[in-house]
Amino acid sequence: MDLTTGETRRDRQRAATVAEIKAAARKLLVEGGVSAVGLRAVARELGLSAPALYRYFGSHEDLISTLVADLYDELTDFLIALRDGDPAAELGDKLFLVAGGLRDWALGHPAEFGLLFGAPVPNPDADDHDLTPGHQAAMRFGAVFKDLVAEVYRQRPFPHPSDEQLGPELIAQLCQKSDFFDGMPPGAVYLSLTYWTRLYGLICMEVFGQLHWALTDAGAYFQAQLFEIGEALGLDCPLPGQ
Amino acid sequence: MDLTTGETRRDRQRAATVAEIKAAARKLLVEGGVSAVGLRAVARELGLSAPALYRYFGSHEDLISTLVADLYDELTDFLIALRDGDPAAELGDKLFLVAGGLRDWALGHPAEFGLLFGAPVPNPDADDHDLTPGHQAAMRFGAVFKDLVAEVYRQRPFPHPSDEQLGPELIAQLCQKSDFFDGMPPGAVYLSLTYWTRLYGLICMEVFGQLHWALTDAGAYFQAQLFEIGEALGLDCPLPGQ
DNA sequence: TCGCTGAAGTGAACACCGTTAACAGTTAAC
DNA sequence: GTTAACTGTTAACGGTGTTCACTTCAGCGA
Repeated sequence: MDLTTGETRRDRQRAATVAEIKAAARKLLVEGGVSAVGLRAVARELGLSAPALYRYFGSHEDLISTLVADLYDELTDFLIALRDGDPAAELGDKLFLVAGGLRDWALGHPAEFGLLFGAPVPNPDADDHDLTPGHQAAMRFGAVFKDLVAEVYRQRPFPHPSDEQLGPELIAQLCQKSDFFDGMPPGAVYLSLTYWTRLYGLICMEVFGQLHWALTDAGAYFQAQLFEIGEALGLDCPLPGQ
Repeated sequence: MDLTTGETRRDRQRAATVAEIKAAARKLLVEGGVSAVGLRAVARELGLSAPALYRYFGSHEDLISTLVADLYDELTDFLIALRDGDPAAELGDKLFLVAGGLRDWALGHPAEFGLLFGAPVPNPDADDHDLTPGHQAAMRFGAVFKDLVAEVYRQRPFPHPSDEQLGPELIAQLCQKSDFFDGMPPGAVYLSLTYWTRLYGLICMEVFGQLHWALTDAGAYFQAQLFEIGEALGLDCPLPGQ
């Protein structure tokens, strides 16, 4: 049965068990935060003993890492679906759509967002060119925004700071990333970076409750900030007051 | 001896021990991150049994919380000293000075910064009007920036978005905080919030290594961003290119 | 100065954690 | 059909935060 693929019955069961483990880990993550997803708790969730999980994951950190990678992929797919949902939409609108989508996902999945973007252990290891699946997934996620901004610039180059305004040191660093940004000039790379920096900081602060002291509902503030950023990218924006 | 205060010899020794515990906790925090500051490790550091610490702190979480409060106070004092260091300095320059000071402190004390500003457990408790020492210390910290911006505005009101630009919903929320911001109009409160949001996000991203993929040394980028923010606050800024 | 009180510190113990080792049963492969 | 690999078990080790019963001793009032 199913001789087309080389996978045996055991392989299928194994894949199913791995999926079950991931699902249980995620359930615990959602219910109790990162600290709640422990090896014994996951095992308990599917009626296994803790050491059994070592047949599927090398360690507890391994489990968390693949969970991180999966969540990045899920978030990326969600954003891509949002971007490609209406092929006729303006590129600028897509930038707003995806930014709002990231915020919505973060607010709807605070525990997952906290695992992905919460303080990731200040690791002072110098040569940390992580090629871990998690890192790769994170790059794929970041590329959604990078590609979008680059495409916006290609379609209608937005005005950007001059080299003199930014200073030689910063320009040198930005030039190094120019090819990564489809050959955009350093000033445009700077604005792209600003877009990402502000968006990221904004969402982190809201999700992590760092804005509660000032705003009861940060939605309107988020829209206004997005409007500002879009303006900097030369986009004609939707009215901030809804 | 020392009858002026009501403190007995035992009280003094107790206070000394508490200070010793805090110092050991901080040392472990700096050396090994948050996870390294455990009850047994702290006790070991000063030749004590782990249960002995319960004479001084109600729990492990208690220890961490007071450590957080202490660090907030230390950071706040550092920023205040920076602000009041040159009484003849321009208010705008102080804003840059304090912002840069926060970044310097964060880069110089990554472990402490991570403990203070790292993802603080998405706590969905509704009425979480925390009056814990840590929360109060955090407010005192935030007040440094708030007061500075408010003073800048009082001295030379900066142009700010109009009510129509921000929309009624956001304006309503900002008006609620108007008295907290020394009676500043909502548009000015909005700009103050922007200043804080961008600064915070920027520093967090740099310290937590979220900028490594784009910039080898985020210092120049930080200066450029600070320049932008200062421009929005109507300040004549130092040249970004040093 | 004596005696009491309460604080400080101890070791043993509990329940939990991640992890390893030795072992048993089932399944796939030759 | 035999063998090897895979999947699961229990027992155990060292680690954690925490509680409890117990000792010791400094400091205070009488």
